[in-house]
Amino acid sequence: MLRQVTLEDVAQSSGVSLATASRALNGRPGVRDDVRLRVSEVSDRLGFRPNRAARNLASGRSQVIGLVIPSAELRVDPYGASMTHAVGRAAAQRDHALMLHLAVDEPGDTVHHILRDGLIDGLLISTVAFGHSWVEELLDARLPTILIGRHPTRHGVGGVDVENVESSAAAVAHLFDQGCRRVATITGRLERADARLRVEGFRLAHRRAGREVDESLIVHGDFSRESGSIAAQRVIELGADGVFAANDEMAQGAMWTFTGAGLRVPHDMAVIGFDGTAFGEFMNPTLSTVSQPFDDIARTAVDQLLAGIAGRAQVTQPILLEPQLVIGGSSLRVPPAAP
Amino acid sequence: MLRQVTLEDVAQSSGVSLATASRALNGRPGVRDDVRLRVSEVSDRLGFRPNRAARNLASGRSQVIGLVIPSAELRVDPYGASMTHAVGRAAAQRDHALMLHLAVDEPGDTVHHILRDGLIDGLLISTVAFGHSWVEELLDARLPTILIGRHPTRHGVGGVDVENVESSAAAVAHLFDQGCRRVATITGRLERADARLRVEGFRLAHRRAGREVDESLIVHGDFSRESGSIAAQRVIELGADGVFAANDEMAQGAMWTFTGAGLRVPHDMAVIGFDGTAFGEFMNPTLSTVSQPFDDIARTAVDQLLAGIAGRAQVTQPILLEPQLVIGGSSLRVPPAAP
DNA sequence: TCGTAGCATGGAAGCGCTTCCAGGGCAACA
DNA sequence: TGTTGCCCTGGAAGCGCTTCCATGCTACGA
Repeated sequence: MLRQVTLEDVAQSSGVSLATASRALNGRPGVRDDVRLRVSEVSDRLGFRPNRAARNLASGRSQVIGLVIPSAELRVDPYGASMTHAVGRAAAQRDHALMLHLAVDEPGDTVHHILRDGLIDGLLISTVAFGHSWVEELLDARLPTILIGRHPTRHGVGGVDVENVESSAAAVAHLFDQGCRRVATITGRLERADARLRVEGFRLAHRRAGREVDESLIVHGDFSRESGSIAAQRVIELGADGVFAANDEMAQGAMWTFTGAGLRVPHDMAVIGFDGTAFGEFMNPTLSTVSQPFDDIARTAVDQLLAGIAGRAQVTQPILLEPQLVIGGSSLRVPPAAP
Repeated sequence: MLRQVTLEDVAQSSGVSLATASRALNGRPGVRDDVRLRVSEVSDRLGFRPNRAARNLASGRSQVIGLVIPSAELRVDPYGASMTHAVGRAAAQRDHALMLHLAVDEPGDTVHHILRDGLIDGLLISTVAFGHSWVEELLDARLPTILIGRHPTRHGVGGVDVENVESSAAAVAHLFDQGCRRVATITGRLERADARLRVEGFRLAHRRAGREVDESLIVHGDFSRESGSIAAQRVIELGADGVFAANDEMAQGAMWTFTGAGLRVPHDMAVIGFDGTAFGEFMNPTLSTVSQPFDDIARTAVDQLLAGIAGRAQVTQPILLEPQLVIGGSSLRVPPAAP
């Protein structure tokens, strides 16, 4: 361990008391500027590193936040990885460390671990975890919590989410713009709020365009690539010429099926996904998608959580952030007009 | 917070001292069995949850281990996600929490964060991080550390790795068995030891089969899907009819290119990858691969690390684990003989 | 000149746990 | 019965930090 210099060393070398040294280094008021400067110089010179455990014990704060994410999701869905990445960075920027809680499906155990350690100041729970029973237990615990994504039933818990309806509608409208006459959608697991809202956007786009929604064009998937691939078969049978998938994974699975069936993307079948995970960029053609602002979401969520931890007012309505329509080759039939 | 019951409460309710209660609950010797039982019952009844910060401060142990993984990798490469998942589970099984350190490319900062907090007992560093300068700094810090994957230059640091040479050779031999006459390989970044070892396996298989290695068939990639896709073009030009990619990502990128070029996989071009990340299963045809034993690797690494933390002897040679050849449709030309 | 407010500072009490050390009780032995 | 030694137990000292509270000092107005 690199730990040897304590606050006491700093205090002695600076010729001040422990209390003053602590105040000086933590930016608390009531320390003369020259003293503060001196202490901070000595601290740097000695290479002082406060011991988090001690600070935690004394102050009741650990400067660590937890992220709950089902481990299976982390492994197979790039959404989880992207979000973890973004949250990690956002936390680091706020000088907080990130503790990862891979929610395994052993209810008592997980919650037990998370709460027991008393090591985290607050918790972020990812949308993909909703539906698991232990989420309820966590929400009942008196620990500052922010949801990433919307919980289907719990209201009044602070959260951050992406705007789903309008952005989905924009994606579908884009397919209309590209000349699609019959657009299908592949949904996610409808227990999840985001999946439902994206279907709503699909309907909205039709209404706005004055088109009838053919209910049979709403094909059910479960967010997995495999389900997208299977659903795509049905989309072909239905004679659609464009499809909006509720996430990129399913879009990719669908494209696979389309290509395998000899359809040309985008000419025979235009495809657009949702999420904007990095994978779409490496596809051929590149995948059009509704790109989530992962960094914004993570930063907002972390800030909200820190506010809650500090006891400051916390919104209870989910904060909605705007995703961005990213057009790739999978949906672009009409070349953009030359300037 | 759910924290209210302290060890003192437990001690009082059990009619023993703090010291005895602590010993009883921690399984330390020198406590009569009936006392130990009583204390543990009271503890359960009261719902006692030890405060980790206090324990950490008093004992110098936090029961938290860190995992360093470049955040970019976590986002784009399923290997990182798979490993994170496996390590998280392994740590949980050993009653340790996992702190995620997303190594950003700001050297001082990252190291600073990791060491400063004094919150972790030890560190696992993922192979994908090698090559970053701060890895050196970390290795110089006196913190128990285990490498996952082999470091190209540092020896004497404990580590766990997959056996690369023989398993790669087996993969290439499998392609020979399937009737491939001209097998290429797409390499990873050769700064990384695993990339080099996999090439070595490629050569070994040729030697064993009594075949000459055509050096031009060693095509360079960088582990990314994109590079695999580009390299595949070259593989086609070289007239190969089989290819061993150093990871699944590149294999996938390559298959994309092959399919796009009208080649049938596996008949015109047999493909096998390395890693066994979950993605291959959803591919069509499913991807043959050398599957890493993620769970074994993680468990071994965690155990090694805990041994090091406890001051017990630690191996300094990397422990090698055997991967498993998983044959999918991307390389299987000859149907297995009927029983 | 004195009184007082206000700021800077230091002393000291914890935060909840582990662990060293001393002591008491008991069994086994002389 | 006295002694030795072992086992179990409790007291108490920290681990390194934050923070309450008291104190001393300066500067200002009366």
